[in-house]
Amino acid sequence: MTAANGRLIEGLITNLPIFRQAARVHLDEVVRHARAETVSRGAAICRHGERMEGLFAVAYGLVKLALRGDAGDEKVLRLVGPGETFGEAVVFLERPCPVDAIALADSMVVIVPGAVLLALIERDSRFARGMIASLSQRMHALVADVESSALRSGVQRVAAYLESLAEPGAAQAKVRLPATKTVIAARIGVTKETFSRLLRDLADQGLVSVSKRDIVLLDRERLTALVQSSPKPAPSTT
Amino acid sequence: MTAANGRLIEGLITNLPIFRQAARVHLDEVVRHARAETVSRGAAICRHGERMEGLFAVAYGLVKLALRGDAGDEKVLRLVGPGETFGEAVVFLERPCPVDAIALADSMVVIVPGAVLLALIERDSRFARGMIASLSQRMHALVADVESSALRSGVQRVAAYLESLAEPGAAQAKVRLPATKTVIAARIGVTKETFSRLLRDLADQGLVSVSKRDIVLLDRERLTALVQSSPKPAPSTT
DNA sequence: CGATCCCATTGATATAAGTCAACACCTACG
DNA sequence: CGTAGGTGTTGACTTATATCAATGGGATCG
Repeated sequence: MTAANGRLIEGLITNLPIFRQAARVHLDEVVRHARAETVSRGAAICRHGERMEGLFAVAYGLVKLALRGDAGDEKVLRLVGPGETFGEAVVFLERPCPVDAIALADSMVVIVPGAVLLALIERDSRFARGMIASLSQRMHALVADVESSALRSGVQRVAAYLESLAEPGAAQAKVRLPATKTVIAARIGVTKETFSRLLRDLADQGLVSVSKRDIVLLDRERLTALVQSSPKPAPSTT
Repeated sequence: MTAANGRLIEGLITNLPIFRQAARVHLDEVVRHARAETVSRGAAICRHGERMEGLFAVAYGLVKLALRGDAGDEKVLRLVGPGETFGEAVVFLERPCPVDAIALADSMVVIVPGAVLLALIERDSRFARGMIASLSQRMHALVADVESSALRSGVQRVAAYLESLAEPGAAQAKVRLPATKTVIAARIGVTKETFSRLLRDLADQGLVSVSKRDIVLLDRERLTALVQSSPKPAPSTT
């Protein structure tokens, strides 16, 4: 491991939400056992069914966590960017990885072996608490996703997703899709074709303006209204 | 609190997976602060948006965790039976409950205040580990659910669900739906009408035999084969 | 014992979203 | 600079599943 690598790992890990509450001494221990790895665009960090080596933190680049069907279709669960982590829920169980982790760009990930985390839980209760909070948040996000795909229509999911990319507050906002439209479509839960059409529909209604991956949310009020209104003609108040 | 209640609470809690690893002394503490509550069929234990009082354990009865859309539709996330718990992911965040928890039968739940759990995490690292493992398992289950509804067809989901109710191994098995078909349908992610039709299809193919809530899995081999085969004509090997 | 409610089934019809296929880009690379 | 591979758009068509509506049990209860 190079010295530069060492500093990079340390900087990344100390700023990770999971380790935020952990004692300094313990963090040094974590850093000592962590190792960095670079993966080039398109390469798999971990494939469905394989054993997970530990917790992964993205230093730079972008990683896609996805499920793949027997046909060619795939469902993207999460896009993991710099400063984010994945694999928490897997290292603590003796089960194989349930998803594919693919680098969407040349990336660097830092790997913290599971054993280190287990030891840390024993020694540092604040870290344990942080890990629990982290897992809980991840669960909430997943539940929100299930809610979205189970009881919202395609347009609504697209609108909600675009909104989620923007900071709340302003009446307008410009956002940039973090990946190709094909990937985003799989994230939202539609095919690339319908995504394209839905995006055009929103543009036709003057709600957004699309140019490549850059999208301007022209009327966020109507956009969020779209999300909350019922997909089907609302059954008058009961 | 009656003495009978006290013993019931103790018996329930000591057998909960989450507390399995915790030290005896700490468990006594938990039991002291827990309280039992009975809810009658149809009543809400906790509604979407409300504050969660703590961790819930079902002593007897059946509880439905569900999301509801603006229209009348709902998605059932989980059916929680005796000896199972819910609310882990909520107590550790300051967020309101994301789901509705409704008793499907006259039930008794034991409530462990969040503060007690937080304290326990500090004192007992084995409990912390148990909680983390529990959350991880819950996540895996959820991911499996997402996988199911995202890239499997209706029949496949039904077949998979029926299989999940049976102990693995035997060539045949008889299972009983834990709730009304309407609820099971919402759990699987189809309407009650399509559930009915799909069930009949399976029966017509000689895969199952249905009589009220009792279902006999006649040919589990073909049933599981159905689940794994691709929903669309498989694109020949590439 | 009839009335009522809830649950399930079935048929007819509607529709959102997927599929198939063609084409237009754009970037990259030899 | 022309060819090629990944990406996105658009159109015509198909289909799984929802929706609407009607009916038939069981239960439960006064």
